[in-house]
Amino acid sequence: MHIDKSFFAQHTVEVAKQLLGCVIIRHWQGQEVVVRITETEAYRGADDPASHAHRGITARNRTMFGSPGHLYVYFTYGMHHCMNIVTEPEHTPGAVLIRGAELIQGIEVVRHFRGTKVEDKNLLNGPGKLTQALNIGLEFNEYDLLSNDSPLILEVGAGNVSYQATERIGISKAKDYLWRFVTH
DNA sequence: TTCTCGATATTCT
DNA sequence: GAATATCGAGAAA
Repeated sequence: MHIDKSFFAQHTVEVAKQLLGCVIIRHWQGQEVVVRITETEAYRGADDPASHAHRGITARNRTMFGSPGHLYVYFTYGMHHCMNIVTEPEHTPGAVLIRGAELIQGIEVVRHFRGTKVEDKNLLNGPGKLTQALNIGLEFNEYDLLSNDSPLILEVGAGNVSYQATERIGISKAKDYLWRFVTH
C-alpha cells in the first residue's frame, strides 16, 4: 500500500511506533527479500541529546535535516551501517533507526550476505545485521522511499501493532527517553 | 547462558 | 585521545 509523505513528516516518535509491522521489500539481482519491521528507535535532533543531529548539521547527519521519507544511512564503529528513515518536516532533523525485523521471504539472499553459520534468530535482530542482510550501504543514503523505486520499497503493514516502549540501546545520553519500540 | 573484548572509521572533546 | 545509534568470537560461570 502507498505511503504518503505526510506519514513521515509527523513527530519522530509517532513514526517510530507506526513503522512497526511495516514491510521492507528489497530487490537484489532478480531476487526478492521481504522483512517485517519489529524494532525501531526514534532520534529527534531538536530535543534529543542522543541524536546525531542534536549539535547541528554535519557532513554525516545532513540527511536527517532533509526531506521526510528519505533513507539516512551512516557507517559506525568502523564496520557497520545503520539504516534510518527520515522524519519531521524538511529542515527539522529526525529519523527512525530500524533495529530489527523478521524474515518473510528471501532466506537465500539473506544467507548470502549474513553467512551460513548465523542462527536464524540472529539474522535480522540488530541494526548492523539488518543492513548487512539487505545489502544496504552508503549508496542508499538519501534514497527516496516515496519514489517506490525497485531496489527498496516500504509498505504499510496490517495495521495497529501492539508494542512495548523501552530505553534505547547503545547510548549514554537521554537514557530516560523510552523511545525504543518493540513488537510483542 | 552471560561476560569481556577486539575490530576500526568518523565524530567529538 | 575518547566515544560511538555494533557484532561476533572466545572465555567464564
